[in-house]
Amino acid sequence: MPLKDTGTERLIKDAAKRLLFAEGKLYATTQDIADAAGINRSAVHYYYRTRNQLISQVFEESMTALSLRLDQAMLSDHPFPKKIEELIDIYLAEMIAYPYEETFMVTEINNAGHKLVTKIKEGPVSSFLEEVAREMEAGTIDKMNPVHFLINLFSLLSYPIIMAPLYQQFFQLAKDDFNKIIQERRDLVYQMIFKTKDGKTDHVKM
Amino acid sequence: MPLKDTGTERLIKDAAKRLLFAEGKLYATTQDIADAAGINRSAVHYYYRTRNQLISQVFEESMTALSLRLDQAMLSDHPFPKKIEELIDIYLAEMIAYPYEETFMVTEINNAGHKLVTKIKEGPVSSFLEEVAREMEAGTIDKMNPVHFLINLFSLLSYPIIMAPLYQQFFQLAKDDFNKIIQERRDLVYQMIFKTKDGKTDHVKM
DNA sequence: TTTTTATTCAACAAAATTGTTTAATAAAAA
DNA sequence: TTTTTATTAAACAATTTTGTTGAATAAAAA
Repeated sequence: MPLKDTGTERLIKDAAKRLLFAEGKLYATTQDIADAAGINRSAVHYYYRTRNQLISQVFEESMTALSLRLDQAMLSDHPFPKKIEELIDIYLAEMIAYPYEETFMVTEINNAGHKLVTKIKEGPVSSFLEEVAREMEAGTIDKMNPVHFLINLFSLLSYPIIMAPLYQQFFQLAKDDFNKIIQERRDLVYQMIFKTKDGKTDHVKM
Repeated sequence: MPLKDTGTERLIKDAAKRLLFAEGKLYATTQDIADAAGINRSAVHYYYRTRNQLISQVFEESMTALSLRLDQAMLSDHPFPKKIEELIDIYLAEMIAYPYEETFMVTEINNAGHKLVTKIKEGPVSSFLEEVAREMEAGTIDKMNPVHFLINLFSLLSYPIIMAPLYQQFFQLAKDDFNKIIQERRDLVYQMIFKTKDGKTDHVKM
């Protein structure tokens, strides 16, 4: 524990996040992290003692932050379409900034066996699922298990960004062209989500 | 190079695949792989000399195989809905068997900087994109950039499987319940893909 | 200025991982 | 059975990574 937070502690954690979440360097060593933070490797150990503790903190912090952001969006009192719009924007911004955050989480769970149960609140998700169910009753969106609705939403937003290096090759697109595709998805996903079987799509256009 | 393929060579590669793609142990050491294959670590080196060569072969082989399977599905001469059905089944089976294959590919690209350009054939993808475009003209599916259509398809299928450990927690579901959700997606994704804005969904039901 | 706190430096020990080698043994083929 | 081939065992060197320590500086606070 440092006696005072002079910012270096954060610097280290942010550098780790950048390497892991933004650059996808999931094996980053303490040296890598120190370099990325522009500090001495000793400092990493000084502040976090072990690599494991640093990684764990990054893991927990991100999990909590992500959870919180989503909860916030899900609990806002805006009308449903607006709320979805917010959810999309929040999620998209996060994924573009940190495409490998979720990948990291999953691999950490698979490798280190982190527990994250405690970090997830019951409330927001289940109450949002109920709201989704009500919207389905109202006919705004197609009827299905609300869990599928949310999975669809996140899938359509996250996956292409995570797999960008793969699909860029797959579709033989230049980096810029692929980025343009990603940008287009904000509206496209919104449309898809609100496209009902009976053709009513008369909602607030984004 | 072994003088003869007695099966051990494959055994090693398969064990590596299992660890990397099925269990998500993306950092598996030569020892881990040897253990998983039930053989001596020396054998790993005997057959592949270095870890890197083994990993590279696994990478290339999977890339080629995946590419081939998809090409095959995309080039079949079945009618479009049937073709999509095949594509879904192929993709879903692959993802369920090897949820982390794509994750591995991407992290390898980000870390080792593998080139895979040469592995992807021009033909099948672009001709399939054209077919998708024709179907859009015909009104079977919604009009959009065909690239988006394919990205949507793969996103909806892959992402929930890749992120299962995360979303299982997120939705507070038991493993079995979540698996049931995944199974439901085969039909659900099919429906979504063929759900047009004007409400015509009168295709072959799966 | 003195004292405390933050950071670096250098050196090192301990582990873990990789890769090589040589001999031993087991299995298969001739 | 002899010979080749496949596999293991054991020991080792090289490398990388981790983690510790204590002294040296630098910066900030008192």
